[in-house]
Amino acid sequence: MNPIHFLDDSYVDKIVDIQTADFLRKIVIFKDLSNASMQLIIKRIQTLTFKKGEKIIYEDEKAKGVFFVHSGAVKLTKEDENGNEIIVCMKQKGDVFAEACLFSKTSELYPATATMLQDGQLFYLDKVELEKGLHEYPELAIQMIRYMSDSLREMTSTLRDVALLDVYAKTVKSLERLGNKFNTSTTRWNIEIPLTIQEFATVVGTTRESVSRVFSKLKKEGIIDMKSRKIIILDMCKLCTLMNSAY
Amino acid sequence: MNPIHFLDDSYVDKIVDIQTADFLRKIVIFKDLSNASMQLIIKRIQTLTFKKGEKIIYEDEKAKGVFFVHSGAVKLTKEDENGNEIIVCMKQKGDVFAEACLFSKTSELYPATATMLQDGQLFYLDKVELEKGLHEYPELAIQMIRYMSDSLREMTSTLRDVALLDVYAKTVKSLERLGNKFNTSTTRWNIEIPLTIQEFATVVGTTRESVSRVFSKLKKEGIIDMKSRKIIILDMCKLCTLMNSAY
DNA sequence: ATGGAAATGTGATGCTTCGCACATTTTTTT
DNA sequence: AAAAAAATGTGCGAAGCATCACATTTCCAT
Repeated sequence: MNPIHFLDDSYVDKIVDIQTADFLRKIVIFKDLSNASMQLIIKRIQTLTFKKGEKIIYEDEKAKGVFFVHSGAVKLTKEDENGNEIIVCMKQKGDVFAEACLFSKTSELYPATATMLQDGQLFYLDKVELEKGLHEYPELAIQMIRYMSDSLREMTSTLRDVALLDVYAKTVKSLERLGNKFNTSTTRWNIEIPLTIQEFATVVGTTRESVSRVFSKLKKEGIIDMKSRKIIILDMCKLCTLMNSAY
Repeated sequence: MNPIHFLDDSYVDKIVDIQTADFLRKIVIFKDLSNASMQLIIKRIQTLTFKKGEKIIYEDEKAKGVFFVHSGAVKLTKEDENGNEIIVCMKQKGDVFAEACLFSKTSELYPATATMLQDGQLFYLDKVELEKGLHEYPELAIQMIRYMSDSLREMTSTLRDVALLDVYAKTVKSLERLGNKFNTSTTRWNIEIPLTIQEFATVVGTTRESVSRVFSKLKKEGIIDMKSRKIIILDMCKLCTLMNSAY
């Protein structure tokens, strides 16, 4: 699975520029970009199609570029020396990842492994090209700073939860967080990406057995349910109550 | 402890501009800034003096500005509902903090509490002023992106360690990390900031008793020592060996 | 539609780590 | 320099969670 394959034309979907522009508008950091600036980025961007389970980049592999999620979902994971895995972050439509390799002097390597959680398309932009873009279009740099601010903020909260809470509380909190982030409608709070309990456990930083036990309880209380590998939050109110009380 | 006091002139040290410029060069993101750009930032920046233990900002307080560490050291902490604390990050000379509030649409609040670990001086810059600066000086925006990249990278590693490792491994790894970050010389690896075992435990995300037990072992083996609230790493090689072997 | 693979549920067991207690040491204050 | 406050070291018991085991269910490819 050589990362070089991105550069191979056979993997690149050729898409008309105008269409791509519309797609790019869905990426958070390009949203407000002027058309002129956009044109130059479009020229350099590649569209890549991935299947569920495919790996996009590997931790500690040399960082070549940055990715934007057009459709589907991606998990970013890190491993320790024993092969235990944790999901550091999950990305969906509009998100950017591998942005931590931009301008980095300390390390040229990707900090995490990226894997598709469901089929989807990504945009790929060479690191150097994006860096040029950031130099030339202040508006773009600002958007990137905004995006990174949010990422940092989110990650500090995750860190607190992982470090301080017990398995039950972490599970409930993760459910709430994912329910808010990955739902489609505003009235329902289902988690619209396929996530096995095994994977969910790596979000929480615990074992699948522990999560399974917590899920069993929550199912009994009618708070959540699972259908075809998707978690359904039946009662968000009750879920939040659990979190705030000392259960 | 009203944060408004930053705006009170009595707290502001008036420093000659030229002198400040020299100081600002020590802040990572200002390092390569042109003199012209620098002048405008200097006009807006305030110098604040703090004593060890003083709090600079509070988690969930309305975010007004960004801070730069000129001297001393700062810890950034978050709490859970039970009052348990974790040190999310530590900042020293040249670092920026509260940068996660820049351009943020999702939240206007500081994500963490900042406390001085030792006496020192900080620069304070109004959020809006810095945002203006980032718009006007692309070079500055680039530096900020670089800085945030590094922060993100560091934080994902921390998250992995906190989630996956046991107390012993986490302690050893934190020692190594802090030894690398907070030493002054290149030959010695002492941690040049006062850190009690109690505080160290909140870096690792565990209890002071657990850290105390690990430290006892490491002291017996002649790997570390403590002198007047500072951790001394006597044998960095041995420390790294511990980490890589399955101990 | 079906067989094989992957994921799940749940009990039993034991290891880690927490939390408490309290004696002791170190630091800070007056 | 003495007193007060804060931090530390360590034993012990309890709680929480990981690990193992294995039956069962669900999913996916053919």
